[in-house]
Amino acid sequence: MTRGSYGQFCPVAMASEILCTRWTLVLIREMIAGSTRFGDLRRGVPRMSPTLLSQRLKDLEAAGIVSRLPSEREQGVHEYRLTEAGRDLKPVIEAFGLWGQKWVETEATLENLDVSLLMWDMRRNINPAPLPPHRTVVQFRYPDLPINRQNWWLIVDPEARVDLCATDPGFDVDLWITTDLRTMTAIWLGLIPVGDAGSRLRIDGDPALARTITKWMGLSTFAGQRKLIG
Amino acid sequence: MTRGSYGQFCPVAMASEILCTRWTLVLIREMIAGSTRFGDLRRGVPRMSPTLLSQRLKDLEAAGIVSRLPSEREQGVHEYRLTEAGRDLKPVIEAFGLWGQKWVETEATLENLDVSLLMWDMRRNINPAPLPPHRTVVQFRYPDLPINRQNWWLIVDPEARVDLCATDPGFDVDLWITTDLRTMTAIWLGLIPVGDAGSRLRIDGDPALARTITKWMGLSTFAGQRKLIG
DNA sequence: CAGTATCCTATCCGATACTG
DNA sequence: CAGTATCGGATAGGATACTG
Repeated sequence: MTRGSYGQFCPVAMASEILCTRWTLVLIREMIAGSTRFGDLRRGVPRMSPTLLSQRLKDLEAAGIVSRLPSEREQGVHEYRLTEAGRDLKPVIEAFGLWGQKWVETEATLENLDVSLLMWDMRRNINPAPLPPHRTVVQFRYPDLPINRQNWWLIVDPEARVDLCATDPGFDVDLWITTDLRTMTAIWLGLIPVGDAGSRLRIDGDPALARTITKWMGLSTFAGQRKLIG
Repeated sequence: MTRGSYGQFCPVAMASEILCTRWTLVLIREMIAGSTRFGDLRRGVPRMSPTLLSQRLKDLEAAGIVSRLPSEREQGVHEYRLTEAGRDLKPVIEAFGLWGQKWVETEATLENLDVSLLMWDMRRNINPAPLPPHRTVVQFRYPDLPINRQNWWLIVDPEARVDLCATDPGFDVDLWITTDLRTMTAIWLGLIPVGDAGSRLRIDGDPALARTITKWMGLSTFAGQRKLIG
């Protein structure tokens, strides 16, 4: 019997059998964050191979955590949605996140920089409410990155839909944010307040947008749980 | 790169890297429940090989979750204690337990019967307060089990220390509880109230003890979170 | 885009025996 | 009792290519 059950009736052990396999909690986190399609899930969990992603989704479906439905809009495509049992995992994910934010070495965390993941996360947490009622375009510039990953555009359209582009969409830019990936990630995680980044973060463009940045640029759910770094 | 990091700065991913390996959460649950010595940990996680247990304890020490100290009482023996970071995992364990209790199939859970684990758990949760001020001995009898696992004695001494024996300690017995392992486990998990077990559970002996059984016989932390079974 | 199929190896882990 | 040493096998999962 290799790799069998823990053989314990304890609910912690039973839950661990289902949840504590590689990638599983990260995938569930991504679903709780709102991704429902295979491609979106891949984007949120890019280092997971498609084979394994497919496998895990099947496992989770068998466990009653995910349901797989044909998409209402597109042919031959499915959507993966959390069942009630899946949604009930939110406290589990939150407990992990809080603990991770509090106790995992900052340095270890900041070894995992990933601009695409970061921008994808930021896109999700933009708060359009404080923005003007017309289209707003914010360009992020990371001069320290390879050319094809340096520029990102966040676009909030008048209907408050948020879009992310890695290629110039051609719109006029309202605000430029120029920084390095490590600084931006640390800000996102709540390790550095935007205002404390000093010369590592430059903001140019519309002064009104710049002034309200902390209002519309949402940070990680777990920001603000831990002592700040210098 | 097989089995490397998730490559994500997300605190959930960082925490998962540390916690979501086989046996780890079950081991931590055992430590939170109070076990500190290698032997006690083995008893609480009996299907884990000593090699792997030793390995995991080292991993957890490296992660700052466990500290290994020479025992104050005994030579050449160590105690494994949770650090503050380790104690902070209690909410994580609780979230797992609550979810497991609510969503894992009862039948799956009850396939993992283990009398030694159950009695060890019960021992931990006996509440001596309502018991008389002299030694109390409760004998559990499981006629459905192999002969050498049928009988267990819980002994609460006048100083309120609780002891568990699998061989007759020779004391007069105050109360006999005769049942089958599945029923007793279901009761422990809160799936059946003691009073509803009917003929599957027989109590003999001191009527006062029998009457107050729900007062002194503690159940699983997670009992009472889920709909009962028939 | 949404997945599947195949292959292959690193690594994890279970079993067992052994030592201070 | 408290751990360590060794070994072999299973398997998970990474890489890559492919299909509707």
